[in-house]
Amino acid sequence: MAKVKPTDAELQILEVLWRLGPQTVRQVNDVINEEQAVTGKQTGYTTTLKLMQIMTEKGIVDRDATQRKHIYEASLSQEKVRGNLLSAFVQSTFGGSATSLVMQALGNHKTSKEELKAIKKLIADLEKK
Amino acid sequence: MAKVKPTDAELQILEVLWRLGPQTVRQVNDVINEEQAVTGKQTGYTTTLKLMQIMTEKGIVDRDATQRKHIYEASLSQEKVRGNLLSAFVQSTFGGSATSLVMQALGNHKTSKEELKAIKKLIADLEKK
DNA sequence: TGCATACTACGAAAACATTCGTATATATTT
DNA sequence: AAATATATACGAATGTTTTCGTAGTATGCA
Repeated sequence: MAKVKPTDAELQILEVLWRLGPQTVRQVNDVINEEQAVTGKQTGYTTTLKLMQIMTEKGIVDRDATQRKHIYEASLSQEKVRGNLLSAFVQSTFGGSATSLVMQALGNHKTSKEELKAIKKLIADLEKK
Repeated sequence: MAKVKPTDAELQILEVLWRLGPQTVRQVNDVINEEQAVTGKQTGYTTTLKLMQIMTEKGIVDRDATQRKHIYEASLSQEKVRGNLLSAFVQSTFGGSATSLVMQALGNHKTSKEELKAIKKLIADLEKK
């Protein structure tokens, strides 16, 4: 399972599965439409179904099909997938320099004192070894 | 010029324009094929031309068409575009948390002492104000 | 039982991105 | 001046992702 790179729509579904655990298509679709209610965008049930079927083929999710309502579950951790996407993004947009990305991320977004503290702690840990 | 989100192929072209300054289609195409030589992939001239024409329509690049060989130039800074792409990425992949992204980026990729130092300096600056 | 409801499967349309062939025009070379 | 090389324009083929309609099947309830 080398390079898993879910598309945007797939990632949206994964987020739901990571947050709420194993779900049916109906549940996932409802959550997504709830989230999108603010923008007015809605996604049809069969659209979500189709995506989740594709994700099953790709091995991105696991499906329990013993019941009529199939239960889907993310097959990879959020950290793993985020890591894969991050690597690809660093490569394409920051020429492979994670440091450039970090610097710009810290510069652009306002980061709270607590968050900066957490980052500093992580850096201290990294420097230790 | 709110949300500029170049596609991968467009970004590749922008990288050339940022690095080498205003260029003709021919020059950009040559550079790209040079870069891709290692992987064996090559991109046809008219493909690059078409992309750059589309980018002109989108306002991503400016074109000087007074000469026969049109001269193209990025219309936005690398920082600006990177910032836009970064925002979208943080949103879609890290639920809007730039701190999560920074922590994972620092954790995943090995970062040199010098780089960590630069990041620490940036954090110190951020904390100052 | 029969009808409305809810589910999966799946082909295909729609939308978007990338690639290329061809027409046409302008320059360059011989 | 004619042949050759090199530009742009642009429609259309190809590829990928997202969306949806329809068919078939199971479930629940009047």
